[in-house]
Amino acid sequence: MDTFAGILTSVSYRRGAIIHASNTTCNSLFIVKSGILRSYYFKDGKDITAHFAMRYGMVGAVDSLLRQTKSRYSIQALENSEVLRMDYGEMESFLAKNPSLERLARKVSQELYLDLVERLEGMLFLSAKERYDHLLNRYPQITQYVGLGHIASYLGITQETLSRIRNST
Amino acid sequence: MDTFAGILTSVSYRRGAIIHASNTTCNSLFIVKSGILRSYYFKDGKDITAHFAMRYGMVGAVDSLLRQTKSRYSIQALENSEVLRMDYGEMESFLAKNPSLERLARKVSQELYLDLVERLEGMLFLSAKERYDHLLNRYPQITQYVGLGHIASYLGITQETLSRIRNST
DNA sequence: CTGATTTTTTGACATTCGTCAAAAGTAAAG
DNA sequence: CTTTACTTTTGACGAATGTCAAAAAATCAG
Repeated sequence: MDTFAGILTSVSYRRGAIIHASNTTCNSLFIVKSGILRSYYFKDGKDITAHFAMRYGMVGAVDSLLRQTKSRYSIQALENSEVLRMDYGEMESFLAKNPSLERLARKVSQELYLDLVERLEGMLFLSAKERYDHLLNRYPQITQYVGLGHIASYLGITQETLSRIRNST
Repeated sequence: MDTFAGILTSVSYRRGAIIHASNTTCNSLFIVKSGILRSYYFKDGKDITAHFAMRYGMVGAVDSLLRQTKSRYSIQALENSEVLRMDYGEMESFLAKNPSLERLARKVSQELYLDLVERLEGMLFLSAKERYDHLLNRYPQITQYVGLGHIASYLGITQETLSRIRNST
């Protein structure tokens, strides 16, 4: 964090604020200091949450960042949030000037990859309830801040199913 | 490929050969010149295919490579295959000597990430049949070389379901 | 507070896919 | 060939989750 301090900007967002709107290129990566952000997109008219980020978590419009295209994703603050913004272009030139940090950047990218592998395996082997329990385990307070619908779409189930899961304990 | 030629070794494997056995650390990354490899693991006693790699594709025991732990994954040749092996330790020191290549390595890692995002979305939104059609679309000849069971576990469905999907066109 | 809006819950029913068991088909070994 | 092992198909049934509709509960604005 300190190493990258020079290219990090502090920003505050209000609950509900749209930090990045889909269909535009997004050059920033966001690191959450406090609050909650989510990235989401629309699939057949439905709002699908792709990712949640809480304290020390990162979010970005991955497709746009990595391929420099317009993004399918939007990013939104679900609570009032303190966020560090890193411009991806600045990051690239910062890394170019400090090649020793490239290794770190790669390691981060690889860790994110392994996280995704885990999420994919969850989809392959776990029931809706088990996936929900895992999520609660990882983010115990998530239900206090995030609506049922957002959680359900993240887990790949309907709101109704999640409601039933929750009330059958 | 040429850039890394110095640390790539050509190897041949016979159909059915186990290239890497699970529960051991795997220091190699494999790039397929011809043939097919798969990585797989056991989940509740069932053989689950995690990944297929055909021409120019890569496989590795990702968990072991990236975290230097014993791997859950095994790697197997499904056909006689010509493979390039890259030792991960050599790769790391090669990159350390040629920091300008770190950027490339990071880009590769990021592309693999986006591939996984796509696969995850498949699990979230596509029916078993749609996932099968996507796979066929990407690897039209896969059915000629890979057994039904391996394909089914890769898609996250049972062999029986895949058999029905296939015979209902 | 109070009415309006949004979110969550509940119900009835449909669909997809899994499970278990057995039959049919294919490949491998003697 | 022919026997044996493995792979794929088929059938009957059940479980998990989706869909649509409406009721209940919570939240928000005035």
